[in-house]
Amino acid sequence: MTDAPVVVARSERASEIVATARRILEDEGREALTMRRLADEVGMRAPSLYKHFPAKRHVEAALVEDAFVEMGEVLHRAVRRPGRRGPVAAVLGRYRDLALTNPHLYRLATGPGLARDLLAPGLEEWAGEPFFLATGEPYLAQAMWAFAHGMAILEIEGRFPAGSDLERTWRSGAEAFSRS
Amino acid sequence: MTDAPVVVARSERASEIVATARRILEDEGREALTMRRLADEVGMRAPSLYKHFPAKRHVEAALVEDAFVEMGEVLHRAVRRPGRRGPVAAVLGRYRDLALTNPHLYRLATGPGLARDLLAPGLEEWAGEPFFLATGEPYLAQAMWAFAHGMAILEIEGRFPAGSDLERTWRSGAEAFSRS
DNA sequence: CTTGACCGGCTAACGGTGTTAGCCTTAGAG
DNA sequence: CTCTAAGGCTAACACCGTTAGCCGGTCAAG
Repeated sequence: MTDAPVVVARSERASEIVATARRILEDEGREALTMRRLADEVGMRAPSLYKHFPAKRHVEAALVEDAFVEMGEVLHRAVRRPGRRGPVAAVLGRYRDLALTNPHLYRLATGPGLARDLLAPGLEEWAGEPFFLATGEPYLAQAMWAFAHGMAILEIEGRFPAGSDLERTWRSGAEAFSRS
Repeated sequence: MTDAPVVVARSERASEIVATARRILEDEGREALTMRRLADEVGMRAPSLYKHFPAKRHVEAALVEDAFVEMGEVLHRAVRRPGRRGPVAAVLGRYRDLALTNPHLYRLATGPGLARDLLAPGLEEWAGEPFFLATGEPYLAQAMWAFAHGMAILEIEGRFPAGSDLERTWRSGAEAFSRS
């Protein structure tokens, strides 16, 4: 397992801001995360936030960096100790858990409007590496990644018909990518 | 093939507004589509738009309705005349074309913040029906849909490493879902 | 022919957003 | 002791979706 790319350190106050932002995001979603609201929760006025982050995009990028680090750690662990269902099922299972546990964070990390150029270089690739390790083949790995992301986002957005047995759909996909 | 669900008719002026909105969206993306900008392009002031649509969400919903109708038509045609690569590959190929041809519209139609309750009932399901027709099995169909959406959105957002042979990745997924 | 209603435009304005300019206090280094 | 930088603050800007209220034209009913 490659090491996680280095994420730039944050000052104490900056960490506090990021932690608060994460709480707001996870509790109430992306639209609730405004600079004024965030400042309020931290105990300052909105313009003062700019003493710590040059723009809102940078706060969001910090949140997403944390998300990718956590995701990378979990997935790398899953592929290292896959259990008896095999590495593909293990990675997919963990991926789903992560997305559904923090749906707003997942959406932020994968959705549009994110300034990906602000992320630590190589971070996203490192977090996705377990897909390659699980399949051992780059094209199938990318396809499997797309499947996982598609399932996660469709499930989060509630776009599957009510009553769908998504557990089984995930299994169906896992089999399709295991056999290939 | 089931018939496409009925989409409510639009007045002449409303059609003009929707057409203009679509042009702005496709040319410059979702953020460029503001009520003031849209009104300007149509030749009126922003508040006058509300004589034709009760809110911006309704304009977006109209755009997305059109998108789903077009997508449904294309995909149903693909599954009816699949060609020699088989129905799965045919549907996936068309799906990709549609998404990449109008990426901003695709994002709007599948992204967050869309008021899905404003869409013609059954429209989205009808547009997705070809996935079921291609696989003949509901779980695999959902998995294949997730794969297609994941690929499309990751490709649009530019999240695959530069130089990826995505053609081959699509094929890899099509094979995985054809053999099952 | 007149009257009244509605349709569809307009201006002004409200509360919200991210963000900037500029001021001021405080802590710590030289 | 003085200077500087850090980190707060208020006021304000431009833009956003949206609402209130006015007004001219069209057209049907009396």
